[in-house]
Amino acid sequence: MSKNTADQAFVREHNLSSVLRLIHTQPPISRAQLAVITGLNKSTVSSLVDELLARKLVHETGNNTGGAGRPATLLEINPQAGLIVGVELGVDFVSVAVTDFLGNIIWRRREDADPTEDQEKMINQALRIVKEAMAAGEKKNIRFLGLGLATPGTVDLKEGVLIFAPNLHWRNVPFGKIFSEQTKLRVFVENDANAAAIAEHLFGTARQSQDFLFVFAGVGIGGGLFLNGKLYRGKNGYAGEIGHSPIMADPSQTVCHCGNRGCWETYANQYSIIQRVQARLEVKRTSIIPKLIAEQNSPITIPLIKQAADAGDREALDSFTEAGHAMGQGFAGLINIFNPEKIILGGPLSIAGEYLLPAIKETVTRHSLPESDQQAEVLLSPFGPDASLIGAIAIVVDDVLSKPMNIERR
Amino acid sequence: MSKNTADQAFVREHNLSSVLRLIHTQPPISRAQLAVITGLNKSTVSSLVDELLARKLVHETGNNTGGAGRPATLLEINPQAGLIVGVELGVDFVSVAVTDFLGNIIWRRREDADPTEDQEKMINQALRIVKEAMAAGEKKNIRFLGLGLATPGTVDLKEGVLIFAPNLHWRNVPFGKIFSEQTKLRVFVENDANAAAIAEHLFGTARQSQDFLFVFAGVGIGGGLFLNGKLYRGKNGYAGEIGHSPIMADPSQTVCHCGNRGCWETYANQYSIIQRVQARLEVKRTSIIPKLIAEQNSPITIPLIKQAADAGDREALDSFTEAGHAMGQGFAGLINIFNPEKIILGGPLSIAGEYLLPAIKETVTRHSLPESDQQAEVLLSPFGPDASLIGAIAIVVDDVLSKPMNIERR
DNA sequence: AATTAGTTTGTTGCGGCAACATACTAATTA
DNA sequence: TAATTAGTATGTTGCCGCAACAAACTAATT
Repeated sequence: MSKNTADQAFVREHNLSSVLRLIHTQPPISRAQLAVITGLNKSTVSSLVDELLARKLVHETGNNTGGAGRPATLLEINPQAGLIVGVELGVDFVSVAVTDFLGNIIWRRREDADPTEDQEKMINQALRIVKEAMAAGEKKNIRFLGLGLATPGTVDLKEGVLIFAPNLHWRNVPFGKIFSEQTKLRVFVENDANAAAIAEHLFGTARQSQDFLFVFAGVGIGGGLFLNGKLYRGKNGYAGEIGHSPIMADPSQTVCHCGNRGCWETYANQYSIIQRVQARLEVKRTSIIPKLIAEQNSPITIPLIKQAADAGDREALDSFTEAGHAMGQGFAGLINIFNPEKIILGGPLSIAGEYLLPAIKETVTRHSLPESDQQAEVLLSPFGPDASLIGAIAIVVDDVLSKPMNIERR
Repeated sequence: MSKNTADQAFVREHNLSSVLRLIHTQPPISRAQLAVITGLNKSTVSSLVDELLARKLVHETGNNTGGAGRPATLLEINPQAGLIVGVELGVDFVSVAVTDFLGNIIWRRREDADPTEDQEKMINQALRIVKEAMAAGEKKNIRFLGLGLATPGTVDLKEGVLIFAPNLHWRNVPFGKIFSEQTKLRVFVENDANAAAIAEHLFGTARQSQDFLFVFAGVGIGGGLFLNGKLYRGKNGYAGEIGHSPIMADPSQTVCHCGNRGCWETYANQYSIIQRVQARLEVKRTSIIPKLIAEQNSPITIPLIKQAADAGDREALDSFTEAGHAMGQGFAGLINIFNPEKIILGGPLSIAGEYLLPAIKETVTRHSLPESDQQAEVLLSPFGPDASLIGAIAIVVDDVLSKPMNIERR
């Protein structure tokens, strides 16, 4: 049975996690404040804090003097609690980072990968970088808390298996087994958009939010759904395919790679913006974009269009605004369905966030239901294109915060 | 603080609830089987069962002989555990039912209500029927476990206040206070679509499902989102407005009452079907619908169109099929977003479910993403137009199953 | 400067309680 | 009678709550 019952160990674990999360969210904080906030007895809090101290997950950091009475001993997360390795597998790159327990990056590297090469080669490339990363980390002489891996596709969390990634054409890859054998670390595998959502919850703009959506915009549009204080994955991990709402059934529209017509993402993904620009360039010749293309000997890309927009190019700016409106329509639908606190835009397209966001917000306001308390904040991810890499770190941190008992005393 | 910590009382409550829910879901069942399924110790299960017996929530029911060894004493829910009053407030009717703890209806009545009358009058009408219902129930000489009320609009669950119901033009109605003062019962207030979803989870077609959607189709299209094993309500209770996905922004389309154009519900609600029929009648004259209208001296309604469909009327059948395809497009989008186990169609429109469902399923298959394990079952609610009334009962039952300690021993 | 009162923090020891382990009794089949 | 399975009784473990207490400070007064 899937552990649906509770016992004393559960109580201890749960309260330990509550206290640790509070120290993580509101540092520095005293035992007395923890007792007030949690409703636990002072003595219980002391005992729990001792447990966390013994595991070196938190440490005492000076006294809070000022008011009357005995000064409080303040607690905060111990960044030296351990190191974490994060791996992001993209369609055409591998990114690896090492951070401390607070998510501060200590080492990182990103390498291009050839998606036409076979699977084993790309995995070996990732393993090689990870080993370098660990060698760099080991100099610090701190234990490793685990390795997180973010990948496109659906994932079996428990087994650490990538079930299916359409973009990579991969099926049933046992990342958990492979990486734990090679690194001897605890390995956590998660979908990239979900990982990014957890990053926002732990380190980003959704630290207090129970209900928010992370929209991952790039080649397609995917989503991480954070609902009722946890990730929602659906029956078998496919939840969050928000880009394929097929309602726009107008048959004159572009055919989506999913085989249907009128999918939201065909109006608001990377390629749609490039198309908009191309269409405009055929008519108008005042744009600086052709010059940039020639100078950089590059095809039209989002970074290039952004560069043009930065320089005030009208065609670039208008293309982003158009795409922003299309994106906003999808956002408005999501707001009506989910009534979230926030929607956070991330992924490759978010590098143009400053140009997309005003149009998105305008359309959202126009299209979502009018009740004022129903409005959701629309935000840009602070992690930009690194959201999933930070997410890979975050899933390890989150596991430690959830189950501090798993970390050994020493 | 919102009780984020656990103690021994929590453990007891939680395990008691687990055991009770198992007896509810898989009756009849023995203590030994409960111990195996829950993983709890046999002696613990015995103690928990004693607690439930003392509260008369379950009872022993014969022995399971057959195999070797001592025969098991089987347990099941005690229908006589108590009576429940359910109230559904519709836009133009009030429905009240009394059931036993298993949801078997003992008494029921439905009265039309005049939505143009003022609020107080409608509430008094409801209270009058509730008092009759309770008088009928009291003859049984069993305690009442509580009263559930399902209403359109958003609800503050804790306070039992209807925050806002656009269809009724009501704001801030303290149903909880009013009904508990008048009946001396514990009162639970819930949104109608959410209540219906809980009914499906407890009594209907979603008994085993952790992730499913209830689609309430009538004047509009609303949804109850059951995710991660519980209802999802969003930031402030507005979640589930699935009918207003504004993606179909084609400006030639009908303006939705929400002020936008192209909302899903304008293509698939009651009125859209009536419109389809009207448009067809202007062209074709072979339909029997005009005859039915004349005979019954009634405007075109869904029941009337269904009557025509039952008689094989082509225009009626084709109208339902068309609407079913529109509905299916929305379903497909929901399946992509939520990856649910099931989508259940209920509400007034579901009386025509047999004609809508084939078209819905066809469109769903065509429009949702192809992975086979991503498919969701599309089902008709077994409660038809009574889904929310049963839901009002279900929210009380669910509370008892969640917190059996609240029910007194005797 | 010394003293006293008052306040807040954190610890200690004890009691209550829930689940668990173990050893038992009960009721049946072979 | 032996084997098997169901359920009960007893004692143990471990967690939290409670209340008293020690510690460390500020503030006011002498």
